[in-house]
Amino acid sequence: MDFEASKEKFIQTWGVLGGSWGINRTMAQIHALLLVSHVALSAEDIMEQLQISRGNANQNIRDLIDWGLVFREFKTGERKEFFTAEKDIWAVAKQIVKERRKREIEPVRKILSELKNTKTNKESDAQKHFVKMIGNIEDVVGKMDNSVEKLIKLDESAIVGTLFKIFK
Amino acid sequence: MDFEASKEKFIQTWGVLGGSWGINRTMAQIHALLLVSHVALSAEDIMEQLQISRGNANQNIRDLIDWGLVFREFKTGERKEFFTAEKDIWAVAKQIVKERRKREIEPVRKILSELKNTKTNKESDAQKHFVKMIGNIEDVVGKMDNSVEKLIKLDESAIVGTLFKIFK
DNA sequence: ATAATCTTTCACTACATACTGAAAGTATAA
DNA sequence: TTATACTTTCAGTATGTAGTGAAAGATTAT
Repeated sequence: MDFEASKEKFIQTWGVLGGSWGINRTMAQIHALLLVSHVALSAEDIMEQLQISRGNANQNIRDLIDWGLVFREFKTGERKEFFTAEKDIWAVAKQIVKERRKREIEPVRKILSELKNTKTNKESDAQKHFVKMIGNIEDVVGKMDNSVEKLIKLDESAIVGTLFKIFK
Repeated sequence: MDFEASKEKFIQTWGVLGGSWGINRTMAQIHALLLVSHVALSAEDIMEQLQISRGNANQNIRDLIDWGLVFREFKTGERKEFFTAEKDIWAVAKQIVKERRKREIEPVRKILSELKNTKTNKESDAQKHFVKMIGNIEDVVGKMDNSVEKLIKLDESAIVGTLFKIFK
């Protein structure tokens, strides 16, 4: 496989993976393109290389910036913006986990905690079971969430060290 | 909030969460309904309680069985099938991770490894950068995948113990 | 055999989400 | 201040995924 074909394949693969990780396909493709590019690219460059519209490029670049995965750059003498990707893959993974925790886990924990206030009939098997299940789920989700919270606070070398220690 | 309202809310919440975890909404709702039900339910029960069609119920129940999250049950004297959910939440989490690893991570690792065979021009900065990036990504993805693999081999008490040890 | 009960399939439809491109908005240069 | 270079917005459109319901398939009872 030659360079161009490999690059193309990588972009497509990263796109598919992103799709199943809460990052949409185009967003992940732009990120992939920037990851393997050794220089910053403009919106035009991205539109051309990925064959996407201006609106699409603009929206997804801004989403990537929101997620903390892409940064704006300016070149002296150039009017337009250029973009580069976060290239530390651990940082990328951490960032994604962090965002998803905020967007998904936190609201669920909030609701689970509300559900504990359900007025129940202590005589009903169905209701006793419900209360027990909600308790279990809250407990497990809470433990996972706490671990994740601590994990994303570690820096790269600490993550690798921690994973190594646990799973040696 | 009364019992019925709480149950409804839990099903909806679990459905939304599932949607962002590679499990579709209805699938997650059926799972939620079975989780909080203290008795096994039939397809009819599920259709009625979630207000969904027969085809939809059937398809998603079978997907849940494929994922190892729901089990078939038979009652003597009853012709139809009944269904129960895996109620150990750690087992549920492990099962989801296991499936997604198989469906998503493995194919990506395969492609990354292929991409290392890219014929490159050693003079080109762009190509040198590409090779380095692919190497980094493969390395990080590999380390994460290995950790995940080991995690899903642990049983419940070991998972809790491990998480506790790491993140105390 | 055939009737009754239940499960599975599948062509069609509905719905949510992503993408387009032209127009409006903004900032710098002449 | 007008022109130029760029960025953002948004209404309309396309696309993919999920859901429907009727019909076909299977299994057990009569």
